[in-house]
Amino acid sequence: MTTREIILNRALELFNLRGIENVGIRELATDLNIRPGNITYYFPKKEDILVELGKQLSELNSATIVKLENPSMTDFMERYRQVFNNHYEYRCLFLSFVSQMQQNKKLSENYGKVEKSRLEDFRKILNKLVEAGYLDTSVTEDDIEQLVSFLSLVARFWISESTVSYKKLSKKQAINHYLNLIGFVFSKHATIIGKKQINSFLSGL
Amino acid sequence: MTTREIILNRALELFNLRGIENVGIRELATDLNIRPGNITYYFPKKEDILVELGKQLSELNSATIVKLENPSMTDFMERYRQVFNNHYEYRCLFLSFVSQMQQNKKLSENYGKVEKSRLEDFRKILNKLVEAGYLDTSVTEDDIEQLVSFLSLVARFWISESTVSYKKLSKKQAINHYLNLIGFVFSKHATIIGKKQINSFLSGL
DNA sequence: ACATTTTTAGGACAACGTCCAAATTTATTT
DNA sequence: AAATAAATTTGGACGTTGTCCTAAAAATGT
Repeated sequence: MTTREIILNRALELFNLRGIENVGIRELATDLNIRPGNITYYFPKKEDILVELGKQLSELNSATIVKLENPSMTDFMERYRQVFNNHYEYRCLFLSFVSQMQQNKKLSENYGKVEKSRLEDFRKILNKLVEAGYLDTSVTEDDIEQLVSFLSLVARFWISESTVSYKKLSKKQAINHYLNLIGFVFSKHATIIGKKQINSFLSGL
Repeated sequence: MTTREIILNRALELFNLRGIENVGIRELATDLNIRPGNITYYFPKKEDILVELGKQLSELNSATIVKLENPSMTDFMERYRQVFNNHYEYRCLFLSFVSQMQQNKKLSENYGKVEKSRLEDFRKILNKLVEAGYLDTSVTEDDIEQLVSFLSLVARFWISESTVSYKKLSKKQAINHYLNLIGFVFSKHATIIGKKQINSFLSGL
């Protein structure tokens, strides 16, 4: 492992553990038994570490969100379960979501691009779920926009809320909580078979 | 206006404008043409300013959320519109929600108490909406829990998301967006008359 | 008028992100 | 193998931050 990778790995660990703002370059350096200026050599600004971690998360999600030909309702839920797991591994980014997006221009740019295409993907998936008879045909384009809005809100902030309000919950419990919420909202727009898949997915958590 | 009040008012303005973390005690002092130590006299720690602002928001919300005997679906939506307006006036708190809750013990305590009773209120309101025939009788206690979960997620993070993703939207537009989302979710659990009220409320925005 | 309390001022401290020049190690070329 | 070049590491510096502390000033009460 290169020095650069060592720094990135340990930074992610410490950031997840104690928050990005609460872990200084000096502390990270001490922890790694190197000098602060050495970190600065690989990452001139602290921001640059987070840009890299953001890319890692993005790639991780790209790897899990493989495009399916004929997605089922189960596939859809399972996909979100995996995305949530990925998010958790990089939870420090979400816990400082707003401040990072405001301060870190590059991270913000990267996230903006990825998220845009990601939402587009989910829009398509939802349309396919309608075509395939998992979501009601009464679901309009406008409804799909609302569902996508809902999904993006949950995806962005579930970690923040669970950290603040559901501290006692384990990772799995927290993820299940928000999967249940998604299932709850979606089942109201699902067909009978769609509802069945949601319920069996949720009860299998 | 006392020095203390002057500090609080201007602090809220600057915090809303540029973010809590980006406005230092020295800058606030310079802006007010007083000395930093003077602010420290009234608020020994920066945190203490935010504790006070948190109380102000809490009182503002308590004033707008008057308990209704027979709430209609319209009342419910109107209530949220007002809460969102209040939130916007204190948006700095929500934009630094997680970090404040983690660092600011007192603010966290206060928020915890208020939010707990607030959620309890909304639980009761939803039950009343069922009784009064605005929400389906098929709505179970479990459904109400999910709806409350949904509401609290939106309430906590709508400002964060709109700041990051919907920068161009005006205050009113942003609020309308999330009211629409709430209406969208709730209309699926509403009776015919409930749906009517939601739709007429949303179209009147 | 004096004495006491409240308020203001201004300088100090450690920690932070960042920067830079020198020293050291590693790689490349002769 | 020696000399040169490049990459890496070091250690100290700068300005800014929140916080703290002591003394001066103003306001208040007796």
